[in-house]
Amino acid sequence: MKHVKEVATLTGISVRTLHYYDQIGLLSPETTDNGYRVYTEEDLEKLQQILFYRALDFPLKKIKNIMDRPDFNHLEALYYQKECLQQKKDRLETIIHTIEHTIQHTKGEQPMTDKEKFNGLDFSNNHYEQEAREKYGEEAVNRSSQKVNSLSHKEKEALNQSFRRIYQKLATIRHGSPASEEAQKAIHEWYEFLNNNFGYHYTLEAFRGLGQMYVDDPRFTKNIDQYGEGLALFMRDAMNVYANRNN
Amino acid sequence: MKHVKEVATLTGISVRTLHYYDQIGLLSPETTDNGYRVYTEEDLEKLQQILFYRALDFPLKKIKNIMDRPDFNHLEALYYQKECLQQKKDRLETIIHTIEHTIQHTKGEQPMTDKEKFNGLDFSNNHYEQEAREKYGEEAVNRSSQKVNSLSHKEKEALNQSFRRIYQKLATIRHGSPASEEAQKAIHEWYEFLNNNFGYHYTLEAFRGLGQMYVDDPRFTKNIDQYGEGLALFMRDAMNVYANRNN
DNA sequence: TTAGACGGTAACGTAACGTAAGAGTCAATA
DNA sequence: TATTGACTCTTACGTTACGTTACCGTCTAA
Repeated sequence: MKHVKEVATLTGISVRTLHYYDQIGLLSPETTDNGYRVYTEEDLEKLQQILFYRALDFPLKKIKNIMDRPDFNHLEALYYQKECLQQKKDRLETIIHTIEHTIQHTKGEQPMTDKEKFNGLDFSNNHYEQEAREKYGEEAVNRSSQKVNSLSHKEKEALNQSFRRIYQKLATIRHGSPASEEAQKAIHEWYEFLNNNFGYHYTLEAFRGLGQMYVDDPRFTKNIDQYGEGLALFMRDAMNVYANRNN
Repeated sequence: MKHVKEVATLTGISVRTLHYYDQIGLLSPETTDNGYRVYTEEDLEKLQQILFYRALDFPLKKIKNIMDRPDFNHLEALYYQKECLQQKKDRLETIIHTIEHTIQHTKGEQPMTDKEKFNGLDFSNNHYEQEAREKYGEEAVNRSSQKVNSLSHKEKEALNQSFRRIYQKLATIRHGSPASEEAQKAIHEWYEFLNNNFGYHYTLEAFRGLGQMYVDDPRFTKNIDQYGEGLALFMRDAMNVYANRNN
């Protein structure tokens, strides 16, 4: 049971920050009768998690979302964080290389294109990719892939067929309106399919987010558009409408 | 000669950011008759520098201060930035270790103290480094940079030449004794130069402190040793002797 | 000549705290 | 017992580095 100051000096963050985290409900310790905050071991653990995420430049809101989820798993998170930090380290390495290259270039020893001059400095790329994934259900995706891996070959085949069937149906109608009855029926099927087969229930908001990811994450876009160009966009719109209507 | 959008896509930063950097005077390109910003190769180079500093989480004001200095040297900066990025990488490494340790601990395989739980997460480290610098000489530097900014390009050039001349002279004799007549004469020139050109009078004690900073602050060390390895150390000793003798 | 891509400024919004200000609490000490 | 100093609280305004929106001018290709 530690008071704010103690926690602050232990962790190197400010008292104000602890207050703030309490205020936004990110880390709300119990209080004693006199109103003083007291942090348990568990709170410290949670704070550690928060700081790991913050080291990855996650916005606090997202941290809160992640940690508020009922299926949040401490150990999983640690592994995930470690991997992300490795990636961040790699990015720094890239920047360092760019600097070295620039030094050579400045000394006149090496040519350098404009593009090369900004290698690794692009924040948006890496950021969005990770954010989109985490925000919109990476955990669900991970979980689902685990589940899928435990199936037999036959069962996998059946699942794949269902996937294809739904995608193909959507592809055939993708030039129409995403709000049409036809489209909404197909999307409903999609929603049911996801909820029934991967041990995870998508809320309508998560479903909407998933659709957004199809457009945001180029990997998903590419994947989906194999069934028909523009399908990812169409699905996002249709899923959006679906989420609105059934709300 | 590139327009904003082109620069934005090239570097991965937003148009708004470029506007903002112009607004605060951090990166102000020329404009055409219709008011459009056009970025030269030189501007791109400067932007690259800015992004390197930003990768180190330097606040923009400080970046501006650094780059506005009359003795700002592109190459020196690159070396410095590289070193800092290495340090940042090391800090990430420390955090990764902490996570690994925590994983062991969570699995019950290892004990872990509270302090260990927050290893590497302390931001203040980086802070101190920068703060120290402010304490020593940034004030004087600020004052000087204001003065310097009011000079013409030619005058700035002359100033830079003087800088280089003195440094080079000291570099040639840096293997001798810092108390030699030759060394003391050069240091005297240095002392006069500083006092005459930056609207700020160094007391002998401040001058001695300045010398110490050359050794204490890796930034200055790096900067100075560019003219010859060990020059910073030599200058500190010589400045120390100078302060003692003229006291 | 008109649409669409791109340019500009102005102005308000946001995130994550920093920084007082004013007041209560607690433990040690005079 | 009174005081002091370190600590606590809440409230509230300030700051940085942009994002976002609105509204308008410019340029180029069809």
